[in-house]
Amino acid sequence: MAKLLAKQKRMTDAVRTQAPASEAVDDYLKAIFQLSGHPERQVASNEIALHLSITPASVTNMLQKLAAQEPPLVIYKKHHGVKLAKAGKRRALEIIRHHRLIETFLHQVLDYPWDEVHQEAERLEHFISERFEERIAAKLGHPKFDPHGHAIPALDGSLPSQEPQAFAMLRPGQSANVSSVSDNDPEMLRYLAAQGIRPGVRLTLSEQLPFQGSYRVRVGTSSKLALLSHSLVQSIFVTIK
Amino acid sequence: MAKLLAKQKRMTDAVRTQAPASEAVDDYLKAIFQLSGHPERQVASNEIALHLSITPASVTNMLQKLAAQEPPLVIYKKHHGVKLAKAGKRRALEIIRHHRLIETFLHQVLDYPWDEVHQEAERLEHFISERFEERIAAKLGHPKFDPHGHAIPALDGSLPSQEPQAFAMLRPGQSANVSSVSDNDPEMLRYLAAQGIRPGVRLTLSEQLPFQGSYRVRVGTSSKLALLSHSLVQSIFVTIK
DNA sequence: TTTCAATATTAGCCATACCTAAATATTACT
DNA sequence: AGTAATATTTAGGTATGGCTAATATTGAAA
Repeated sequence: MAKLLAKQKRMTDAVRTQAPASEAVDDYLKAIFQLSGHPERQVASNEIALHLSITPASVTNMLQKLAAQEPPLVIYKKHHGVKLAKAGKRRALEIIRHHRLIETFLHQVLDYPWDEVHQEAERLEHFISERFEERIAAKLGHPKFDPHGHAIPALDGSLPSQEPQAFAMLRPGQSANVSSVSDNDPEMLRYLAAQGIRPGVRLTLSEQLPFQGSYRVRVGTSSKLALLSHSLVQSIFVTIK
Repeated sequence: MAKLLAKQKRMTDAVRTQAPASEAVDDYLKAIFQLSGHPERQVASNEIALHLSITPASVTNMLQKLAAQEPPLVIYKKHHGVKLAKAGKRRALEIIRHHRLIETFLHQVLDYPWDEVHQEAERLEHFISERFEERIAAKLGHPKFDPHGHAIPALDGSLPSQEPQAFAMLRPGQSANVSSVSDNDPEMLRYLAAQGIRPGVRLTLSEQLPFQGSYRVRVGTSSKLALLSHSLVQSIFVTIK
C-alpha cells in the first residue's frame, strides 16, 4: 500500500518562489546592465557576486528566479552567464534613469553638493512613481546628463552610445575633455571638485610619474596642475577631440 | 541521564526577534499617534488592527517588539493598550513631517494635483534622508501646513495644538472656515476641489436634509450651494470663528 | 584526450519580517 | 460571580534573500 507520503515533494529551497519586484531585483538588474557593457556580453555569476558583495550561490539562485519570471527578466544559460531580457533591460534602464534624474534634481533644484547626490538617489530610485519621474524630468527641462556627466536614458530606454575613454589611455602632452566621473565615492568627488575637475573641463596630461604612481595634469587653461593617483584616474572618463 | 534536548527551548514564534525599523514599524507608530489623539490616551490593539486592516494578534506581536526595543518605541501594558514612548513619538512625528512636507513639495514644486500627493508621499515618507527633508522644507519656506490643511510638525516635533471641529457639529445657519480635509481619498478630494472646498474657504451650513442624508452648504461668498453626503462631511474639519 | 583548477550550481538551512486562525486568558460589567 | 468583549498566546505559514558545503561543469594546459 503506497504511502501517501510517497511523492513527498520535499521541495528544495532553490527556485522555491516566484516573482519578486524588489530593491534586490533592481540591484541585480542594474549590476547586470552595467557589467555587460557595450557591445553586450554575457555576465558571469561570479562577477555579479563580486559586484554586489554576496556569494555566487546567492546569485545563481536569484538568476533562476529572474529567468523564471513572466515575462523573463534575464536570459540565463547555466554555466554560461546571463544577459538582460527585454523586460529586464527596460527595468534596468528605468532605474538608471530614475537614479540620474534624481541626482540631477537634487543637485540643481535642491542644491545638494556634488558628492552627496549618489547616496540619496541610490535609495530613492526604487520608490518614485512614473509621475514623479516625469515631473522632475520636466522641471529640469529633460536633461541629457547628470551632474557626473553620465547620460540619462530617455523614456524609451535609448541611451546615446558613449565612447568614454579611460583617462589613463592618454599619453603625456595629450588633451581631452572630461566626459564623466564615477559617482559613488564622495571623498573622491570632493577632491576632484577641489581640483576643478568636472564634466566638460579640458585636461592635459602633463606627465606620468614612474611606477604608475601618479599623473600630473593641467586643468583647463589655467596654470593649475593637479596631482592624481592611479586609483583616482580610474574614475575619470574623457573624450578626445 | 538527562537528555541534552531537555531544555528543548522550542522558542515560539512570538516575540522571536528584536529590533525592526521598517515601513511596517513606521506605520504602526503613525497609527498609534493618530489614534491616541489629544490629549493622549491609551490605544487598544483592536483599534490599531482595524486601522491597519490586520488581525489583533499581529498587533499584539508587533507591540511587544516595539516595547522591547532599546530605547522602547512604545509603552505597552498587556490588556491595557499602548501609547508612544519618547522615541516612538519622535519617529511618528518625523514620518508625519516627512509626509506633509512631501505632499506640499509635490503640490507646489512639482505641480502634482491635490488628490495625487498622498499616495506618493505615503511611499516616500519612509525613505527620504534628513538632508532631503531639510532641503525641501527650506525650498518651501518652512511651511506650516500641507495642501490639505494639516499642520506640519516642526523639526523639534512640536505641532500647533489644533482644535479641528468636525463639520458635522455645525447647526444650520452657522459658518466656519475649512481648516483641513482628509487626504487619503482621491475621488473625494477631486469632488471637493470641484466644489471649491479647500482649506481656508468659508462654509455656511444651509440646511441638513433629514435622515442624516446630506448637507446643503454655501461655499465662500458665492451663491454656490454644494450638496455633501454624510460620509463626505466626515472628511471636513473646520474652525468656527 | 585526459586532467584539473576555476567557476557554477544544488541541496539544505538560517534569519528576518509579517501575517493568520484557533485556543486561551483577562477585564470590566451587570 | 458570571459573562461578553477584548486581548494574548500558541503554533504555524509565506515570502524574501542570504549562507555553507558538497557536487558538477567547463575549458584550457599538459
